[in-house]
Amino acid sequence: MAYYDILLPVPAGGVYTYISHTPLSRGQRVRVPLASRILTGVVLNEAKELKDGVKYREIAETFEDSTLFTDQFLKLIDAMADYYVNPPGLTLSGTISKSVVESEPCPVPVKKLAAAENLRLNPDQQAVYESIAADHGKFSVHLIHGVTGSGKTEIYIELAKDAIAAGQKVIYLVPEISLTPQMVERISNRLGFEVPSYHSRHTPKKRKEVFWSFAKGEAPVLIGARSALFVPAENIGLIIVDEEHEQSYKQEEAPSYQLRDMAVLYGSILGTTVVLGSATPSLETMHNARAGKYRLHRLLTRHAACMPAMQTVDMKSCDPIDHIISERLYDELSATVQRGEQAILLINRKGYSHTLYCEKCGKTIHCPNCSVALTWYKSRNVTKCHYCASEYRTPHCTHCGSTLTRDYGAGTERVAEVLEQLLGIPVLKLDTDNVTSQSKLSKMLDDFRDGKFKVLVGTQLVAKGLHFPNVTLSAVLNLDNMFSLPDFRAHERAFQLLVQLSGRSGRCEKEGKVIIQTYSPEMEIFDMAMNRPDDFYEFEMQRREAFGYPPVGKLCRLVFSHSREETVHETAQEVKRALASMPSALKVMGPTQAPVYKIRNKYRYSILLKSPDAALLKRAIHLAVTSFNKLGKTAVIMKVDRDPYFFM
DNA sequence: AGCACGCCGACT
DNA sequence: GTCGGCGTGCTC
Repeated sequence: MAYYDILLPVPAGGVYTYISHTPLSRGQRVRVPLASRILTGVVLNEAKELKDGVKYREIAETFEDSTLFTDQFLKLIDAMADYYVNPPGLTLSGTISKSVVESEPCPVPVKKLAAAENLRLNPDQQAVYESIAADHGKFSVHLIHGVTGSGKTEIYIELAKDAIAAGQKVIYLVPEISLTPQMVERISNRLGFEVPSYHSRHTPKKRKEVFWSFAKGEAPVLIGARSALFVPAENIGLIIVDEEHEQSYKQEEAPSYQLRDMAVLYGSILGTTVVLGSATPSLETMHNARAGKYRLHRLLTRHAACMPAMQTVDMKSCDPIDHIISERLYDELSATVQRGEQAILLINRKGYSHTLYCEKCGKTIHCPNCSVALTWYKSRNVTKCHYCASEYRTPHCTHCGSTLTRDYGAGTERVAEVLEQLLGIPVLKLDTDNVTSQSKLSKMLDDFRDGKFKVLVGTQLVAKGLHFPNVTLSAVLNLDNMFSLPDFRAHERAFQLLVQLSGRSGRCEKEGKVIIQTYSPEMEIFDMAMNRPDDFYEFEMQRREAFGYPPVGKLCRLVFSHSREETVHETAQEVKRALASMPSALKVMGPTQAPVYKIRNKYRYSILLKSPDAALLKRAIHLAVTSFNKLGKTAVIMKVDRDPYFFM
């Protein structure tokens, strides 16, 4: 008989000790009783010490299969919990889904494809490939900074082939797997077998099959979004993070984490190669590359076509059609369509309009549960809250009940409507609200590729990695509103968006054009995106240094929420008071009402911690967490968001 | 997270 | 008089 520490997916704490009559090994799955339920957990180790006054219970059941979780995987969970100052139980439950952990092994055989396509790397690609391959078998992080179309994927594939040949497994991370069925197909063809992909839009059965095929089966490669990093497997030899700058790698829901950073952390635990790739690397990653922590490789040539011509249109000095589309853009659009080519238009707003207001009382129409304006979807005649997802039939005023409403500003629906009238052709709309399923999205993208639509209007989704050979015009209708968000990364995001968008047009033989409509064409960011992208890093770093923002300083955001406003405010104040004992180098800002100060009827206050170094920040977070726990206000939630990306 | 325990308002 | 609201606290 022995005692074992078991990690359970419970948000508070997570490590409990149980009695076992048979010897257990680290990483094994077990079923144990906790209070009145039975949970599946992971064996960590034999208990080092026993506590007085605890009546230990017995393990209920062990699983037939051998160890699932590797030692390194458990070390990753531990290191994540430590870095983000979250309980390990929360970290575990936030990384592996319960249904998958509890499932019986069901790996499926790898489907071989017709002879793998072979492709020769060009000399630039070859040099980068060889340089990275030379580090194989030890921990090293590489950044491939390559313009769109420079062929980063081919390098990933060659590196993956080497790892497979050495009997190792490869994790290939992409930001939006749902957008990339074409990419999965392409990679599969190159590797000569069907590469399984792992993402939330799969059915539960499919998810389990993919999980087990990589964890215990013969699949040597797994492509997936965030969750793919957390499929435990023996002998992982390479981790690829494509489009490393993408903000969707940041998980917002507790336990929040930055997946790119976790990939690097995992690489250091595994002692393996991590490859990050982007045409527009994040400031954090560039900073690490400049500091010598990551090795920087540059790919500057675009093999198929030269970069498109980019230009701004000053919206102040023209009279845009319906306040949406400048003559200039309209002319380019119709010329593009007449040539039988295609265009992608980006508008930063979902739904029909920007804001709905009441004609009777003049107030903006808000969500009853959240402090945000409702978005009107004209096509379905509903208003919707983007925070709590509630929908209301027939727009009506939330203050006086009147159904007399007016709207202003344009969203994807309105832009599509205006364009359909102007051009007399159907326009394809793409945003996260009308893309409800994987198959629907695939069909929409296929329709566009086949030329059934000449014009695609969408939110930021459209700037991300889509590849359409016939697109020669892309345009941003308005992104000025990005700069008014409370977000120190606004410039970085705008720059990345513009450069990525320019990569969408004219990817093949045809010449491409990019048009940016703006009320502030004088802003330096436009000139940099258009003419001197290499200057952006220095430019932005100056601003970050001046304000002590990342990657120079380190941030942590504490978000408090509760149904009573005074309770949240008081709790946040108490935590702030506790932080007063920290050295003055640690800046404590707030508590202030969060920009969206109410979500689902919970009031929100936030404190921002800013520190010149990571160690001091961590001490401060620990102090905040312990003093918050001491308050014992379990109804108030404090979310710890280290290295925050969203400030709403 | 669940789930039980515990102390205050509108019902058979 | 009880049912049930959800605030609070614990689970090896």
